Amino acid sequence: MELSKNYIHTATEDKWYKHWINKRYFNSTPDDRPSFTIVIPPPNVTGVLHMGHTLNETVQDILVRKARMSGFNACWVPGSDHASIATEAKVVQMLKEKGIDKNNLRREEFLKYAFEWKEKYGGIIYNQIERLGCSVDWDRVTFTMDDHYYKAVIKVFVDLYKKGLVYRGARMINWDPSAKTALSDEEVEFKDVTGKLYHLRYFLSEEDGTTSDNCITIATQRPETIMGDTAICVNPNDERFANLKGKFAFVPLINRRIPIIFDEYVDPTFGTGALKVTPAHDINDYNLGLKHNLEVVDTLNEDGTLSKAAQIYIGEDRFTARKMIIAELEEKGHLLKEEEYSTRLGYSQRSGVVVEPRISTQWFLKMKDMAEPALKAVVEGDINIHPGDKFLATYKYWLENVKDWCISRQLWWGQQIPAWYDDKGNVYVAETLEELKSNHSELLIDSLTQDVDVLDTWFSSWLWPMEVFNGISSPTNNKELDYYYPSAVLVTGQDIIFFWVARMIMAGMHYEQKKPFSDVYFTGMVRDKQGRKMSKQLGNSPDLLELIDKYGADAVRFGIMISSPAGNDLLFDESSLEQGRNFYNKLWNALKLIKMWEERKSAIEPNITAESNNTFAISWFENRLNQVRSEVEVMYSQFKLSEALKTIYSLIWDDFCSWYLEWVKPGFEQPIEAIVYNKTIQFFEDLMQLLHPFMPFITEEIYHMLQNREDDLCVKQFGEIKSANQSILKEGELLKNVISALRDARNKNQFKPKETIRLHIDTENKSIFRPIENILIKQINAESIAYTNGVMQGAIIVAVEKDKFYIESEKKIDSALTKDDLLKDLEHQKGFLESVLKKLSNERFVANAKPEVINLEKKKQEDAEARIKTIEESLAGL
RNA sequence: GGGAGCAUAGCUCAGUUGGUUUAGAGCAUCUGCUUUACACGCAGAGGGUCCGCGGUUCGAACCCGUGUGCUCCCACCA
Repeated sequence: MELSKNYIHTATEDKWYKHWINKRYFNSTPDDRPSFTIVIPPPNVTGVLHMGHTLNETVQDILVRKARMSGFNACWVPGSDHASIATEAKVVQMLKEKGIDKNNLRREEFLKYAFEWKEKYGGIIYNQIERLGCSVDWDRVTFTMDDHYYKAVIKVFVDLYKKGLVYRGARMINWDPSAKTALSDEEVEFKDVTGKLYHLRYFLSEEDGTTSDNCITIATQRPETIMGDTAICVNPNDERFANLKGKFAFVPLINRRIPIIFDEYVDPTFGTGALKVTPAHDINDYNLGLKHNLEVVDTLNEDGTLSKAAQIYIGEDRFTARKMIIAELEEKGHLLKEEEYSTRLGYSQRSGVVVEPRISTQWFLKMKDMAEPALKAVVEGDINIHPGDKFLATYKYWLENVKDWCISRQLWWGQQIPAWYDDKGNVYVAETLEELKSNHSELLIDSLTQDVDVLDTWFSSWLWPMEVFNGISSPTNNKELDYYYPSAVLVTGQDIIFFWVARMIMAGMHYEQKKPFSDVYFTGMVRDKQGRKMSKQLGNSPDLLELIDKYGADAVRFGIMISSPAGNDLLFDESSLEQGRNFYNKLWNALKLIKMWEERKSAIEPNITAESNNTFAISWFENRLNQVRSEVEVMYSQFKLSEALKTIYSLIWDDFCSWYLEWVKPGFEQPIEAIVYNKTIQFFEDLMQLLHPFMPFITEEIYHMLQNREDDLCVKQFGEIKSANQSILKEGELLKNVISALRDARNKNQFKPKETIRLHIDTENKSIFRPIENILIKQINAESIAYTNGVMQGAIIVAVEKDKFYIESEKKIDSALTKDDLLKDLEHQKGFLESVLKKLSNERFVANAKPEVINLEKKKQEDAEARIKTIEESLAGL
């Protein structure tokens, strides 16, 4: 069969994925083997996979495939997250484009649209996961709004309510005026911005309530909130304001009379030393208000426009109103000064608008008791975080200072809060209305109304590692949960350590008394070449499917892994995908070479001959393979996947292709020995197995191309790793060094590749060189090899370690070149020897250093001296 | 304001509890090559004050201090 010039990924990837699926290799059911479980961090249904996902899924697939090939019952559960705010926003937008206003829809109608949307777009991510080659169990796809999942979330809410951990109350929360919902603290992102600080003059009130000529100046960033002022606060120790005790001032523009209060909270050195207090719109002011029993005047509507309570500019957006109010304040002489001021503003993670602190009645989860076991699990090492040094402190700090979690959202897309209110405002919490009915016969069920809000998305995803196995909804006799939980490793981005990772640990410890996973592997953020975050606005976020079409999934996986040191950010560059493509093409060509040998099958001789030197080549590569296999094993255990890939890459490209194959390659049209052929095939198969977790498609393809096989590489079990013979490896290194040095000499003396040379070796270890003579001949294009003890006139001298090599040919030699090289080397060696001698002559070194270190230095001395002797002898012969 | 991490070749990074040569790899660069697997290739080469300074030690890229420069997280000063 004629093989294509280059590997064509489009011809194989789809074929093998279908094959694996048909064979049900990725489907898992509990059995006698140990389990290896990974639950996918469920991507948002609305989205497409970006490069960050690609990295995460690739890492997970590598770990799962490796486990599947190493005796584990590997189970990777796929799924997606309903992502309440993000999805609802998209559906609202979609409806708007159709001319439908959400406000005119009933809840049920809206949810129908939302589910339609999910059906339409939710499949995109699954297709991408498939194209990337991910070995997920498609029978286990879970969605956080599936029936059982929905019930689990409700059950947990009710349970935590009964335990007194969930409560309802009016608090100051973060409000998203665009999505018109409450947010948790974690959903607010702070950004540094330059704003303005306005100095405003408030007139004081006379005893009789009329306006005085005197005034007090406050500083504020938010003049549009002055209508909500209910006090002015100064520091009691500030002498400037000592005369204001018991006085009142008037809010400009609306002339409401407000008291002047005294509290040490105010910093006299900041701004004007006087603070306007607006309890409805600032968390500090809110706390001051509670302390001083101030009135709360909420001057904003839920959409961020000014409310009736503001009295003026009603209905104007907060930022528009700000401009108008500044103008009016200036006109009326209240604005004294405006100054540049840099501050931090909170933005909604989802909608991007500036978050408004707002007093609102919401549901909260008490976090302190939940946090303790979660903290312990990580601090005591039951769960290991990679890379640990970076995130352990962050994790610890957050849990030690955790605040209650606002879990209610003013949305429709999500699990509706299972709380009902009677007409007196009493709250009843139950999983279903039926349950409520049976427990409260006195209630007029028909008059109850259910809480209209839904739960935070993360209040569902924190159950993920349990509920994908129905662990919450059907906890008793749940064999799947017993078998698969805890999962092996969680692979995710470091940005959701609080949102998700910490909370999953909390939920796991609370409901299973067991950690949800043993290891957490944080991948870095994927950035572009210049180190910028990937974003739609910059247009620097590539389309995954386009990349796969262009380079193939294997190259995408290779490219993203090769440039992804554990835990560091990854600077994504398409050229690394090219490297991946070049690599699989290299594999393809090695296959072509071996296939050529197969086609000359009749020429394959049964026995190996001593002269061929192939015994050495085979033995060397076998040991090299074992050495690398054990190195890679260690790297897997430390999650150094990028290192592992680099190591395998180099083993294949350098050791296998550049050295081994060249060593055993027969001359043009020459036969190949059967044992060499068979061994080579076996090596190639082993290499494909080693590489398979990283590049599953081409490795499976080559595995089947090498010889007809019934089995598939994807489930082939790794054999035992044998220990490597160090002396053979060392001889291999020597051989490589000799070849390189001789090739370098040829290059420097401008030998044409076809020009042959006669090689003479001056060595005390002929037994090392005898078995590799034929390899040398092939690799440096020599016509003969001889041994010598004397100096050879007119030849190029090359010194490698303790041995001297003479290149003899008809060509006129420029001995100055050789001499320069030797002198340079000599200088280096002498410098080195000097440093070694300096150490050895240092009495304190000899007295303090460990014996093996001293021996090592002595060995270095010997080697350097021998080498200097060799070089000097070589120079003398010139 | 508090905390964490990082700084090694042009770029991205390795460098294991301080001694395996006078620091390595990949990519990029340069030189030569139509060598019948592969130019998506082959062979070879150049390239580093291990951020600065000080200290500990017989010995420091590695440990300590300090300075500088990046990055990230957390925090209610208008």
